[in-house]
Amino acid sequence: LQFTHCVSGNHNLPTPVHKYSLDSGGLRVFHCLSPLCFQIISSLSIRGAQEEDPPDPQLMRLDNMLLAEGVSGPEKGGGSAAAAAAAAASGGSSDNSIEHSDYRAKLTQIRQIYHTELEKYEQACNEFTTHVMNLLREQSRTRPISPKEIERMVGIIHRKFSSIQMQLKQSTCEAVMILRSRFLDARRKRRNFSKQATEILNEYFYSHLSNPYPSEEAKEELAKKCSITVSQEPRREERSRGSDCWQTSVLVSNWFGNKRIRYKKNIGKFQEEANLYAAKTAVTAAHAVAAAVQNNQTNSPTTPNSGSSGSFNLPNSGDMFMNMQSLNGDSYQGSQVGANVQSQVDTLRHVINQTGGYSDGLGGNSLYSPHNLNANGGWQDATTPSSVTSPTEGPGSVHSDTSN
DNA sequence: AGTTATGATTTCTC
DNA sequence: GAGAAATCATAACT
Repeated sequence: LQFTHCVSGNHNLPTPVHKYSLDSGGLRVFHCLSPLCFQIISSLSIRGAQEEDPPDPQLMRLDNMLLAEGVSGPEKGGGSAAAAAAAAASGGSSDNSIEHSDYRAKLTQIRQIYHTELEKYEQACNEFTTHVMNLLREQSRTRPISPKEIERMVGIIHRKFSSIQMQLKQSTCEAVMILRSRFLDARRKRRNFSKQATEILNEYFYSHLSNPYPSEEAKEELAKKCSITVSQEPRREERSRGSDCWQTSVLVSNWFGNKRIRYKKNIGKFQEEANLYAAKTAVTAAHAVAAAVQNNQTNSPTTPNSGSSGSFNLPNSGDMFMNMQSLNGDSYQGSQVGANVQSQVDTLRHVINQTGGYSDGLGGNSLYSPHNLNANGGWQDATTPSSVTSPTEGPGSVHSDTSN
């Protein structure tokens, strides 16, 4: 029995090229009723006998896997675990649902081949058994043949065929594994997020630079906003654990994990990007801040000085700056200005810092320069308001650091 | 073809 | 269990 895989070429899926050929005289016995058959059979028996005992763990493993992958087991669609999982995973994403349907199609193909072959083998086994029985019956005219001998023969034949079946199962398993790795291993098929998605994530990242750790809800929200869909089926271990917590937000987590580490590693490299996104949200922030301040205070809240306003290249930057100063001053702490506004202020401060406008005006707060990375290289816990007000480390301490 | 960017996974630590 | 860091593997770019 040969069962090889053709996996060459780009789009060639593991199409098992199978060739059914029982050599070593096995099949020829069908047409041969001579006593030679006995020789052949006994030669089979030597190998067959030493093969397996009924509860073969290897076979069980194969059977389990085939069942789990939906190759064996219930005949049609719905019962197929893998197909169902693939269908579920494909969710709303249009592009990878194509892949998944392709995957399912290929799986069905493998399944069909498997069943066809299995049937063939079973049939062959039966026919062969019948032949041997007939043969034995014939022989019984010339020599005494005990029922035990017959039983033994049948056993040998069945064992031989089941070992062939095992090979078939093994090959099928391999084919499925290859198929899986081709279609479902996201590492192999990495897809970049859409530009829009990256934008949204970056926006969040840079406007929460003081604490870029989105909550679970925030992650889901972001995932939704980015219309990130599952680009990958949950890996088997995860599924079997029955965890339904494998969600799109994991992708967001990955993104933030990567972003944090890469940002921290080379702040310089991300400077430009940071400015860009900070500036992007600045306008919105300015409006929000202005609105908030206006709501809180009807008279003018400004402390007009700071000659640095001229260096801002943002519209209304002077006003923004003044408002910010007020907001970050002690007098405004504990006011109704909410956390969201605070984060927007963060953004504004960032822009200002990055545009070099912090020369003297900003009360010595370097909240955004080497950013909120503490001495250990970790992000400071900015959930505590104190980190906003306290003038911590000196400005520019790591600004020029692009070395590592 | 070589390089860089980036999403995912693995390993380790707390 | 979450996150950092290292690493892998592929997409995208030069």
